[in-house]
Amino acid sequence: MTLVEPIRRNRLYRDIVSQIQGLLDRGTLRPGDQLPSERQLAEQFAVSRASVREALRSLELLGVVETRAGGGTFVRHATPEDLARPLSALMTRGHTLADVIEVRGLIEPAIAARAAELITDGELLELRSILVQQEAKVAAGQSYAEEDSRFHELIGQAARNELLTTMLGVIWDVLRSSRGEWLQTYARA
Amino acid sequence: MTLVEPIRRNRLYRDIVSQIQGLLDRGTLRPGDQLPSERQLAEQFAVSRASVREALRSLELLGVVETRAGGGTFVRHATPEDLARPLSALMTRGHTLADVIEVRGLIEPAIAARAAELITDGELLELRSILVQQEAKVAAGQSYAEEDSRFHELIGQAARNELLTTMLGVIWDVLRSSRGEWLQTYARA
DNA sequence: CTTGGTCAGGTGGTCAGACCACGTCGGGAT
DNA sequence: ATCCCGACGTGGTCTGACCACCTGACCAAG
Repeated sequence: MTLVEPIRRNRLYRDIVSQIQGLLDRGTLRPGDQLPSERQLAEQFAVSRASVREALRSLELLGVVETRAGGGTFVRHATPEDLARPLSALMTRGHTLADVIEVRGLIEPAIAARAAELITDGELLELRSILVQQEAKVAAGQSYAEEDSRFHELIGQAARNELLTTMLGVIWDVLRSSRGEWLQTYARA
Repeated sequence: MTLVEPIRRNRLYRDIVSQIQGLLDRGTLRPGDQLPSERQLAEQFAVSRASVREALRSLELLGVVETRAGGGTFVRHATPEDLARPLSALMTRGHTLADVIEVRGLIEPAIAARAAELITDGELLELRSILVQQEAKVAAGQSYAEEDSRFHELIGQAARNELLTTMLGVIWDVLRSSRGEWLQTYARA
């Protein structure tokens, strides 16, 4: 039961971060744009350059912004991979494999269902061609990993939900690497 | 095909971050411990205090460390929420709200189902008591936000899958904040 | 005209030293 | 024993400076 709110002293760099993020959400700043120089920002925000820099470090860590020495600071284009890294950290740290597998059991069928609904004729054709190639490789005793990943990628594309697809990709990564650990741990016994 | 790799110059604060994280992994620094003061760190690393501070900002954002003005900087006990924070920041960018909502539609019922299966009698009792309190507050015209969050928390606990629960929490965060933006953007029209 | 070199201006990266506001803790005063 | 208060250490911020680097304009040689 909290009677009072803990007084959060505004740390300056926090304010700056949210103001800049505001510009981003509002579309005033768009991916690829160059931000004003640190000195200009410092002047506009009426703070020291050190505070601006701490704010920029935060934005950089969040993947919002990219800074090139001697060049400037730029708004990054968001990529699915940005989301994947923290997600994988979330899954590998302190969570049972069973939990991860359960989530997979949730997402995998959902993606398949969405894909089945939304897939186009063109994608369907490509899917068939991948399967044919894969069969050929199997028959020839070759590795078919490439076709496999292309297959999954296409399914994900057909499902039209990048977030879902990214999450499933992360789950596969986690499970694959953990299988590797298992083998490494117990195989030589 | 890239013939050469772009040379990435080491930024000092990066080095400092990884060195401190190394101390953490090696167990030299444990949760609850107080780090040396910024001035001491600056001297030991032979860098300026500004660089140390940028490193500490990064560690703070990663949830590794907590700093209290006038008090000191301390190693935090890791919580699932730490890993979730960067996730929610990323999810708001580059993904349609519809995608996020679709994922929620997937996870929410799954958690409810698992909770219904696994909930204990004790938890069930507590759930009832929360509902009673909530009704009372509703009748009295008071805010019932606290009961609401406690309710969801308990459901998550009953589902016995922390990963699922954490992910749902992230999604709620995203949706809540985006709703706030919507209101802020269109309410005054 | 193209190529290559030079140079100045702007940018981030880092530093040193200073002041402030705020916790902490111990030593009185009560 | 209790309470108050002030010194001390801490993070928070500012200032101004120097460096390394990128960029673009300019110019000379091919």
